Amino acid sequence: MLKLTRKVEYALIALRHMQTMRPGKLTSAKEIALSHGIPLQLLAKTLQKMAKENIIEAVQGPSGGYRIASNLDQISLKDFFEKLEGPLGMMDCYFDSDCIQLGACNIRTPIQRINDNMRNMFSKMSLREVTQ
Amino acid sequence: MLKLTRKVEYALIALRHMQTMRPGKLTSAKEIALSHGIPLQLLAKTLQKMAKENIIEAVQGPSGGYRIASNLDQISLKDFFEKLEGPLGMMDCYFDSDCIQLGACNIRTPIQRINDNMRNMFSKMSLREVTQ
DNA sequence: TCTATATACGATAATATTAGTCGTATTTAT
DNA sequence: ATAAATACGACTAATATTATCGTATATAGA
Repeated sequence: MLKLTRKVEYALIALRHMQTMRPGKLTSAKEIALSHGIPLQLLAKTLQKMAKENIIEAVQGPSGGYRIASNLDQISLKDFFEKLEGPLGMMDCYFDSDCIQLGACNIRTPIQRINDNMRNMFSKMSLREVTQ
Repeated sequence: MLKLTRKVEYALIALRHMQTMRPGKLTSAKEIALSHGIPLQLLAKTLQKMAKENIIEAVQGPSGGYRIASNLDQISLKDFFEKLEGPLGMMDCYFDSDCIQLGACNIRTPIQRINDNMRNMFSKMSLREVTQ
């Protein structure tokens, strides 16, 4: 419950790895995968997602790779999570709403309170703050 | 990602239901299950767990049932989650520690920061605050 | 004391989610 | 050309969650 997924875990590992590089220098997925013992293909997908979301920049071809493309100060953890995994909510009520409960549901408000607090907290934490 | 489980969802529904009762009056698992269209057996287990954790009180036999047994002001959401589902953490690092990464892991600190913030936030929210 | 109705709980089945793999296409430095 | 890198859809495997089953125990009430 309330655990990060591997996708996010690998993304954080990759960002930390890239942060140790000389600014602007490229790092390949292979290099990160090998040095941290994580599955290349899966890491690659995560890197591609981050590239698509402009968190990092991808350069193709041999001697290509990835590098940090944005100011991590300006990306909140909430945005980061949502970019990687879609809306960050503790219950489905608000996203797909074919809930069986309909009128009988008495916890929409409680759930909303919890969600709001979660989102608020992760909005206030920046990606740099966490990865630095 | 970061979603509550049904166990917690059903627990909240049950607590809300009991809060509408006259104080001290018992409610059966069946009554709650029927009026909210949720699986009886699963709800029963959740109620049993809450009873074991002294959040609610169980009375056996026919005309038995459950009622709120504690001051919900004094139970934090963190305690509530952990009572129902064990330690509340976003990664396994700290609980089972047969992580493959060993020395290569570069995200223990980041994860810890995220966890600390989560735990801190849920420590500050009371169960009453959420269910009232 | 018998019966009906409630909680208690371990074991197992069904389902959903997450994690990981495979195959192939595309880009580009050498 | 070719080798090494990213890009990406489809598929499989593993794991976790959700739900059910079967049975035991407690007890109010006839």
